[in-house]
Amino acid sequence: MADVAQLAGVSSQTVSRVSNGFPGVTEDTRAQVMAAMRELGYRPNSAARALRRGEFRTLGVITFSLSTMGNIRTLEAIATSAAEHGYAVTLLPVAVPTQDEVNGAFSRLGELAVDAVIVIMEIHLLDAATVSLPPGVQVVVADSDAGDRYTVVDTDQAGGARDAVRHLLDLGHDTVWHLAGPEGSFAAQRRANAWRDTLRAAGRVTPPLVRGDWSAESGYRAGLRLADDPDCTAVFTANDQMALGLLRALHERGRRVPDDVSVIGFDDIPESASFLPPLTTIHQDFAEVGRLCVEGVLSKMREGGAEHGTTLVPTRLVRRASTARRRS
Amino acid sequence: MADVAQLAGVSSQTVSRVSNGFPGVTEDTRAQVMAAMRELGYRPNSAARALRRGEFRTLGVITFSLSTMGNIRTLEAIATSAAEHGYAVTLLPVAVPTQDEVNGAFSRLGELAVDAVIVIMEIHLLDAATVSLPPGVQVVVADSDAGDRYTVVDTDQAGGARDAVRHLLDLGHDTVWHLAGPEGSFAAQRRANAWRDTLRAAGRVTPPLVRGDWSAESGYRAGLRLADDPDCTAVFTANDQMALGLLRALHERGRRVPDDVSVIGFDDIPESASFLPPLTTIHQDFAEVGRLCVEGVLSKMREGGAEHGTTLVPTRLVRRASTARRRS
DNA sequence: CTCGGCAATGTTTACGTAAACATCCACTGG
DNA sequence: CCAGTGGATGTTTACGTAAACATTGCCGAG
Repeated sequence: MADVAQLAGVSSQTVSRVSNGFPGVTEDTRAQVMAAMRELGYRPNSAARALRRGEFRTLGVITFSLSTMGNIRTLEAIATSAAEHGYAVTLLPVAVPTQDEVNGAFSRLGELAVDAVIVIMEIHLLDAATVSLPPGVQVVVADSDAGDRYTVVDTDQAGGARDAVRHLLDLGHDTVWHLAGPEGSFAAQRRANAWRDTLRAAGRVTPPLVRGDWSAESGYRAGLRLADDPDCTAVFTANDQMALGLLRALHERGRRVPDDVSVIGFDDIPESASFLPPLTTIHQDFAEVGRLCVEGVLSKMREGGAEHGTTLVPTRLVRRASTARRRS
Repeated sequence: MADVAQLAGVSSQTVSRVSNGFPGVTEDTRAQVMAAMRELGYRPNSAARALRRGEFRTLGVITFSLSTMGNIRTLEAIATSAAEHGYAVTLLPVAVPTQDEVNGAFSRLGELAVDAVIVIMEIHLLDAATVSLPPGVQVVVADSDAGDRYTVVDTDQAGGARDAVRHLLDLGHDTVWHLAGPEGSFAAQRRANAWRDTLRAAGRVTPPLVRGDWSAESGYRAGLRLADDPDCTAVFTANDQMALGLLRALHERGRRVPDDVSVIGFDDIPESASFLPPLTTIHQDFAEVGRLCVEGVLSKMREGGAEHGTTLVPTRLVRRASTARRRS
């Protein structure tokens, strides 16, 4: 910076003003400084900048393995949205979802070059970890369920699940089976709860819940069991991958979709339109979730907001060929 | 830091030594300092650290949309591997893959808190962008083809494509059709080239190349055309998503897989084992690619290496139910 | 003409850390 | 018993920036 100042014949402070776009600099001097910067290939040093300003212009994102489509899309949206606000995004991967690992990630946070944090993960492990959060670091949690402890942005999972179940009931099915996600997942839990509540509200019997682990393979295994039950004419799977496995199992067992069994998924991954048959599913707007996470955390930083709440992003039913009126 | 020093009754330098795990500090003083740090909730300021040390312990990852599975897995592996080396990972999303955007990302890089860069993207746009790279920032490119201009880590795409084609030829098919990725993609290009070369080396006729855009939907459209050609008994698709769409099209047109047509994909995404039928495909070890990217860039930083080269990660044929001996 | 006021620019300083150098002290070998 | 040695710790300084304050010079009102 000093070199630039010298070359431009001004003080370093003026260089700083130019580099930050401050007013109160003549057009002439500004041009001079710009020229000098270009000539010397000057780049502001972000470490010094951060030190001086006390902020990094960086958001940290804590996430487990990026294996689920939802997390990935959310992350992508966060990165894009953060960039629009002039913020960079730093990834803080938590290898193993154990309490220790989460605590570790949270405490490492303190010495990380990060102004605020967005957490994309099931909240279970967060409960005990809250203590070690460095003060002054705002947090927003995506895809979770702890509105009273954290600021949360999430898709309206309950609403989506309700729509899915109602869609099948409207098609004349007596009841709807549910292939749920793993027990540890809050998202799975909320979808399962909404499924149960909706059936109950409609006065239908609730079939036993079948559990998978989000993977297509687990959907396949569950499907093999469901295929043998002639009463099962409609299945709501907690994500599209499991629906894929389910479709394969039903096909292998000679149960036609949607003629014999209707299947509805959750997520609307791009591939689901090409399943056999194309999958009716609940679309989630992850881009919106990511955007809201960033804006939420930035506004919390500005206003130092301490109050928590939950923002829900609506879902949308995407009707394709895997669901049909019951024929029996 | 000064507060900690005072509380522990030592100098700030000693605190620094403890906080960095340097030798030459008595066990007693170390314990004292640690206690003081804990009591005051001291966290080293990474901005000051970076300023003093001249490095950020952070890797930048430039990437287009995280829409392809490969990029995501690579990114994940990079994040994990970087964490193991004590490095954080900052995401630099490039929204639109235009030359301007890429140039912009590269020049923004200079003022970003990043010691080195890993680029995950098609190399086309990199060529003209190289100029604006700040000096001293090492670059490794994943999934690309510019071994002479950059250090590259990639899966052995040519080898994988060759294995795929040979597998189908070994099953007795006269020739193999290819559903390629988009024209702009180097990965697509290399797979297509290897397909052509392998056919030629085996003395087979080369059917016209069919182009998709990686999406399942494009695979479906291509499949509708291929299904009508009775000569087409074996298809090598450049990724698994397009294979999914292809399978649907073939199914709709009454062409059985693998009885009438054998299909082999590329990537081995988790879902491919649950396709109808389960997809034979070429497995890529993205985790290894990510790991090698990180280690490559770190070693270049240490040694200031200027020489470029390409590291290839081998692929593996995963045989499932979508390929079979030709019956005609 | 003179002085207040304001816009443009310069000077000083502090941000938190760690390298380089300085100091202190206990112990060893001659 | 003393110089020498080396380990433990303290002191000084600089990293690059931007806030706070100081200075300059110009303009217009009185």
